Amino acid sequence: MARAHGVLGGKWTTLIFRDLLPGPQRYSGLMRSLGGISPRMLAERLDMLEEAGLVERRVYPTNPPTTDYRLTALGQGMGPVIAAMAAFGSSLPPATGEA
Amino acid sequence: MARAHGVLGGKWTTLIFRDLLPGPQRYSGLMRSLGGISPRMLAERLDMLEEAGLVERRVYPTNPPTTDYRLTALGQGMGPVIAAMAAFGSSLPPATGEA
DNA sequence: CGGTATCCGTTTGGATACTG
DNA sequence: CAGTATCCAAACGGATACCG
Repeated sequence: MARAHGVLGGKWTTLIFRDLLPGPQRYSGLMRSLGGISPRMLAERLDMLEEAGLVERRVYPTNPPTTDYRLTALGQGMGPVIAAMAAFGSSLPPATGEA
Repeated sequence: MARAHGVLGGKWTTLIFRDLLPGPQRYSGLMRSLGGISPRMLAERLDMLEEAGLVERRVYPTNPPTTDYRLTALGQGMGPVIAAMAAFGSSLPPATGEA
């Protein structure tokens, strides 16, 4: 088995979805909004999600070049999952509140 | 850091919820329905979920003693999350189908 | 800006054997 | 039946430095 879990595994994956759901984000934007992720982990997770067909990476030939990431149609399907997780998270007492 | 993620982390946790959602299950029943989990992991995850107040363990003084596990009211709140994940899972192509 | 490369600690998880 | 104990491998993840 290449990876132990599927696309929902890992500490950061759902947070990346949450941040991409409203619309495209740049790499540096994600770094900021995710708060504390290392560049290595962010690149690795984005790679994984792109290979899974859930996220699309676009490079613009501006100067300097810019990049952004957005959810594919398939990736948008995570919306209800994130919403349900957020609702569940708020239903928990503070001590266990981190889903 | 005691544990990196919260109650949704780990490969098996959501599967345990899925199997407990319909009603109480015995330890051996979970072993069977989870297919491939090791006894160590199952015990560890159940412990974690019990400490988080999402699962309740009941021991019956029969002979031999039996045990079962059920979701608490709090744990039932995972229902919509599991449902959303199942829906998302079915929307994925087979190759990426494991959520 | 958008990443890679390297190093290393921590956590997760599988296999197996064993026990009350 | 319902777990524990032990060992080990792999994945996850943080820090930091560096590059086109």
